Amino acid sequence: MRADARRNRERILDAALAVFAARGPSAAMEDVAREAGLGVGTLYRHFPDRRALVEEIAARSLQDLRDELRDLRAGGGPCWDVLSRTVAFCVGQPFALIKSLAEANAAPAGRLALQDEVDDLLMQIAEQAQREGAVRRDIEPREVVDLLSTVVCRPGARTDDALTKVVLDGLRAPVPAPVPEPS
Amino acid sequence: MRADARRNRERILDAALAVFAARGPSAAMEDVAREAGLGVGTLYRHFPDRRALVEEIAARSLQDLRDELRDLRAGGGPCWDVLSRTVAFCVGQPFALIKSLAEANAAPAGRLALQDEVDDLLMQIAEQAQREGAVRRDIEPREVVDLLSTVVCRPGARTDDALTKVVLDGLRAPVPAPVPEPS
DNA sequence: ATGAATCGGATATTCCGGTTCCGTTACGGA
DNA sequence: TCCGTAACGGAACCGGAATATCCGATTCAT
Repeated sequence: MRADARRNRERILDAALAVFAARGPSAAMEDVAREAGLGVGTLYRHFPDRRALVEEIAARSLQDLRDELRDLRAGGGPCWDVLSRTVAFCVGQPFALIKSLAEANAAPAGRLALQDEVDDLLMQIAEQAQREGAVRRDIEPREVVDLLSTVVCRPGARTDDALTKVVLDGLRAPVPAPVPEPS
Repeated sequence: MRADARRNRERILDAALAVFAARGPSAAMEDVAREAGLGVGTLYRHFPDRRALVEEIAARSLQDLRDELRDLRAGGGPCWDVLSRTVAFCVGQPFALIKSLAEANAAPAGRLALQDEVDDLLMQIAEQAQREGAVRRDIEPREVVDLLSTVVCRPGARTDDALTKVVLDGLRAPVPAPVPEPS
């Protein structure tokens, strides 16, 4: 494979990640090409069709995520920190993409396995945080995961934005502060 | 106007609300017609084009919302209750629709005015809740509104689901509970 | 320098939903 | 009951948007 071809393949992948993350997995191929500074022809040389491109990106992202979650769990530390670092890592990842892919039609078996693996890891992290009292126990672990995924998949989510902060605080508070009387 | 025609007009509006809320404002007209148990022809008899239909729904929903918010504010009561009742009312309203409409192209002046009015009311409710100490003050009123609108616009949002609960608790907690040590 | 690999982007093609049209149905006043 | 007319249904038509192709132009590597 020629050097420029390899370079362009990477560029396409980067551009597609950005564009799909920003505009959803059905963004126009031409937009991806423009973002990469290439022609559509080049794009189709490297990936036979849109599905192939999306699939490659999804697989990469899931692998990154799986590896990161494994490390976080293996690293130990206070389970609350594991949870908030998980959130920090996930925010900004193109999950909305992966999620909408999951809903869409047939994914190859390899990716499904990855998705299950990631889901398991998240559930384990949530369960442990609850077991150790860092997260309130009046909601299901499944709900904790779903809720965090909602927070994290928002377009434009940031680690330090209001919703992220408020949700993390709400999760951590086993007994909410009493409602003060109007002053 | 014949009786069956009036009835069908209502059916279309109901169906469109349901379908647009579920699948976004670009759902197929044919789906709307099917949901209403009518043919597309009938649909076009009542509304000249999709825009007219969407516009009618948006205007109705916004009016309902504006009226409800006015009542809530006028009713007085502890401001926390006003806030949580606001959320309760808003959950399940087809806001995702209105919001995506707002982003989309040209709305008639009348609707824009309504949107501003609703936004003002929400801001007032948020500000008062903060002023009276029911909601933490370390985030901007604007952020409170945005955050609640995120919660409330989710597809499938419910008053008693995990995210709603957690966010309300997180908003109410001026000082989050300390992180417990692992047990 | 040469030719094989790669690129670019105009264009044919496909897809999908909006809108129209007109034959059929059924309401409601006489 | 009967008729005129408003209203309905949905097949067919239309247009735009996005996909994928194709081939002349360009660039790399020997």
